[in-house]
Amino acid sequence: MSESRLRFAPSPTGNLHIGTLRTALFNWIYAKAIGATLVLRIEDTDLARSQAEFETNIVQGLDWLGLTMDEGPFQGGELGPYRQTERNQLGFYKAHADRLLQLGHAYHCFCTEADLDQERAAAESDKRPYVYSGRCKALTSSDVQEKMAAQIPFTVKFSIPTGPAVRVKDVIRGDIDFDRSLIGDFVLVKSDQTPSYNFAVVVDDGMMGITDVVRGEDHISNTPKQILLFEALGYMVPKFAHLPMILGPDKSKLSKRHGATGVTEYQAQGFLADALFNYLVLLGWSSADGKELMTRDEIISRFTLERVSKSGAVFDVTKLRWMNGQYIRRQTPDELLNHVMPYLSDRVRLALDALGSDRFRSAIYSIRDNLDVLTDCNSFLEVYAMEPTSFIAQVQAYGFGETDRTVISSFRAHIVGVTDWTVASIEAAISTVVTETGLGKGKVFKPIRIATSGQPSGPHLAELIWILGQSVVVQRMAEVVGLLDQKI
RNA sequence: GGCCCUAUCGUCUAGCGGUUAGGACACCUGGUUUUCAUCCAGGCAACCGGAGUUCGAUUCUCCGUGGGGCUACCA
Repeated sequence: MSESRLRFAPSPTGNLHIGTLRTALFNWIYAKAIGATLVLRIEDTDLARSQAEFETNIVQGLDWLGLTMDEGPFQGGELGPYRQTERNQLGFYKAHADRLLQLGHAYHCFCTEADLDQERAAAESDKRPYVYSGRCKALTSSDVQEKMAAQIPFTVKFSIPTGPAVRVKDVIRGDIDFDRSLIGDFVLVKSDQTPSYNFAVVVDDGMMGITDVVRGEDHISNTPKQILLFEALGYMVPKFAHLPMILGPDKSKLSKRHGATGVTEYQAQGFLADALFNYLVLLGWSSADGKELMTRDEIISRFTLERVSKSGAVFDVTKLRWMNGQYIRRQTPDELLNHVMPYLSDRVRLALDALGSDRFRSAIYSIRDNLDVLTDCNSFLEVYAMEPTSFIAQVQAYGFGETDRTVISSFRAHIVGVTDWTVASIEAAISTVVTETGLGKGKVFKPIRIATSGQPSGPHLAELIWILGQSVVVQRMAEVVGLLDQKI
């Protein structure tokens, strides 16, 4: 039994994003791979930007992908609550801040934004790197009392202890050293008395017993600050693994301006959760045996952080679409039916309903090779939903020749007489037409396809005819023959 | 600007001193198929540059260059 504990800690300041989802995915897979407990923690300390609806969107997205959490705001757990605003109300951060204050690792800072801007500007004009001067550290306790009595807004800042470079031991990247003189005292508690990100993260990871932190590369430079805090607070420092970024086509960090980045959008476009899952794990990780199409279990059993790559990966929708098509083709008829159902237009849905449930399912299964995304289903299902008038128009638009006429009358004669309406007997009828007319297959199939479905391409012909149904086909053949007779 | 990460086909990647630098997507060609698609076969295509280390560097080191991230009382 492993004691490992991982966490996924999104902030509800926007809808679930592909990049965030990928972090969740890697945490989930790694947790499964090592038998760790996975915690969902909502980092909503940014009161201005956090919204409940975003939290809902995130949770639903995780749920869609099947990224189950072991502990979290909805599943509960011993070490909750799992929202930082709630934890703040319980005074967790205050208690930790007080402790640091007492230990002399933190101090009250009354600098205003203008003060800080001035320091920054001065540093810039001197061409030296900006770090907060730490001037408020010099304040005596009576100074502090005085200012607090005067209601001057303040923050609590962490006093960076002196010492050698801070070493981040990254599982993926190796050791990274940071010069602590460049870090500068930073805010622990904001003037509204809510914790800053770096503080809340450490308090929570410490309290929740997090042993492994797997997150995006954009957090590397936060890590030394957090390590110092873990140490000051007396918590065990977790292991760190920083995942490479997911990039847009222009290679910059994937963001809204790259178009569809919301997980909900991919769902709406008809991507399968399993396909997205599979595609995403391949962005920054590869299996040792080179296998790409893998089930979740296959991924979990092959997964190691050592095989995570270090450089950013461009999100390539084309390959995602291909992979989605692969997953679609592996579905059983019933699975495909269930997945396609929500994407059917009312018109197509109605037309298919008229076929009965058996042929409904077959109709959908018949177009599986054409689908990359589920939203494409309606256009391919159009053959089954053609209106009588547009059918006639299609037939008329096709210039039937003399041999076509022969083929159609022959086919009509055979199809009328079919007593057991099966794909096999339809195929037999078509072969009979081929031998009877002495024409090549191409000369036979094409006119039959047009005359039965009104379209030059579509599903396998006999299957298509079977799904259309004998009465419809017979009726259409009569219509087509009638049309051809008129022409002459 | 400072700090940090990073660098193999267009894209995702394998490689962990000696390989004809492999695979996947995309693309091109051919085959199968009644058509589109699927499927199968083949093809095109890459080690950022310069110094080192070494008998030998895609691989190790350093310096450039490119790309990215962070530099907030955002997370």
